[in-house]
Amino acid sequence: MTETAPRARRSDATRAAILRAARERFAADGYERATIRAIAADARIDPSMVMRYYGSKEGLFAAAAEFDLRLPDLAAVPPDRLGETLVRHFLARWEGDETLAALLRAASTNPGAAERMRLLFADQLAAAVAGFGTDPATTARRAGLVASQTLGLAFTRYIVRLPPVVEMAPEDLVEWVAPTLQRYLTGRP
Amino acid sequence: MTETAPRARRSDATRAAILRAARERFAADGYERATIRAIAADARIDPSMVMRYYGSKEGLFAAAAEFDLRLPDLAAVPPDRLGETLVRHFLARWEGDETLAALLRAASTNPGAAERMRLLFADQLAAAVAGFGTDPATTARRAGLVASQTLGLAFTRYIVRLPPVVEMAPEDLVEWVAPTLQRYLTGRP
DNA sequence: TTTCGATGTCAACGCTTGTTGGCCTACAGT
DNA sequence: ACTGTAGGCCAACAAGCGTTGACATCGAAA
Repeated sequence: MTETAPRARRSDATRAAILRAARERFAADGYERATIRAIAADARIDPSMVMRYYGSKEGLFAAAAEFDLRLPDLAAVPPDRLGETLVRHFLARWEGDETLAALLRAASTNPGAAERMRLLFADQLAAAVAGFGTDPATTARRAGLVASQTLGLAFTRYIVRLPPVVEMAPEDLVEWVAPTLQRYLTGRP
Repeated sequence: MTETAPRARRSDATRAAILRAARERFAADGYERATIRAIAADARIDPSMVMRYYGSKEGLFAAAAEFDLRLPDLAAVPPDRLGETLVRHFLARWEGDETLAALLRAASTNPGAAERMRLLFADQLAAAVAGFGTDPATTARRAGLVASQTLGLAFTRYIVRLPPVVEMAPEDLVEWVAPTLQRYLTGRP
């Protein structure tokens, strides 16, 4: 049989440097202000290399915005701590990886990024919500409500940077927001 | 005394057409993709007129993003219906005027627009929250939490357009989101 | 009727953008 | 030692951008 994992190419370091610089720029500046030239400069290579490895700016963004929410299995969480678990997880995920911030910023202006955001929350979040056994007829709606509060928190804290939201400690945020998600997940209309 | 209200200029119709087109474009495309040329074409005038009347693209945006939330006096609202009142008001305001959508989209990528968003919520929302007599030490934080849910709702419904959030009827949204805001406003940590 | 400022058009500027193709260089296989 | 190929750089392209200044036209005041 042929080797399934292609052996490391000499250019892998460059590819990774480009991707890292791209995520930083997309997260800080959004899709249109993050120029290929600036990204290439950050990665200390020529702009044409970006084209060679990722085809186009859109291709680069698609690669840079690849993301897995790594949501925990909600069926294994005590039913009354679903909200708390989710907020904690999201906060940790946002703070530790700027990919989500890049995606969020870009989703405001770039149709492709918005589509990606929809897929991310439709596939991963809705799937996780469906996983703990609620009425299938309401899961999509519950997931949407959770998304509205979650993305709103990210938007005000990491994008617009509203001072009171930025200054709140993660634990305080958990305390306030967890009951909201809990009700969206398990409450009745 | 001199006349305080300058009499209508002949160009007022043009100015208004530019502003209307600008709001549409900024709301639909964001700051950088909304070009002066496209706005001028929508308003059926020459791009140079935009410069003459608004100085620069930034000046045009500043004029187009002028906005008053028109928040009601919360002191006159029954204390147990604060959340409901706010959601209803916000939904009506979002749906009726695309200025807020323009500001929201632009705030993701344009630093000036983000600053404007901060001012809007610091001045108008925090002021309204302070107006119904809560502990002054917690008003900023409560307003921030309200902003996180409110902007998150707007972001998912009007910008990213997550299907489940788009499809929910305003009344259903009120029913779900009102208790959240109510707790952020009057609940204890 | 003349005049003059306000209103509007036209063509061009300098700059930045994504993208392309040619060329040089280094290294792995023979 | 030779050669082919992958990695990398350079210079340039066409297109689009915000912005500018010169010129035409209209409408009201003199």
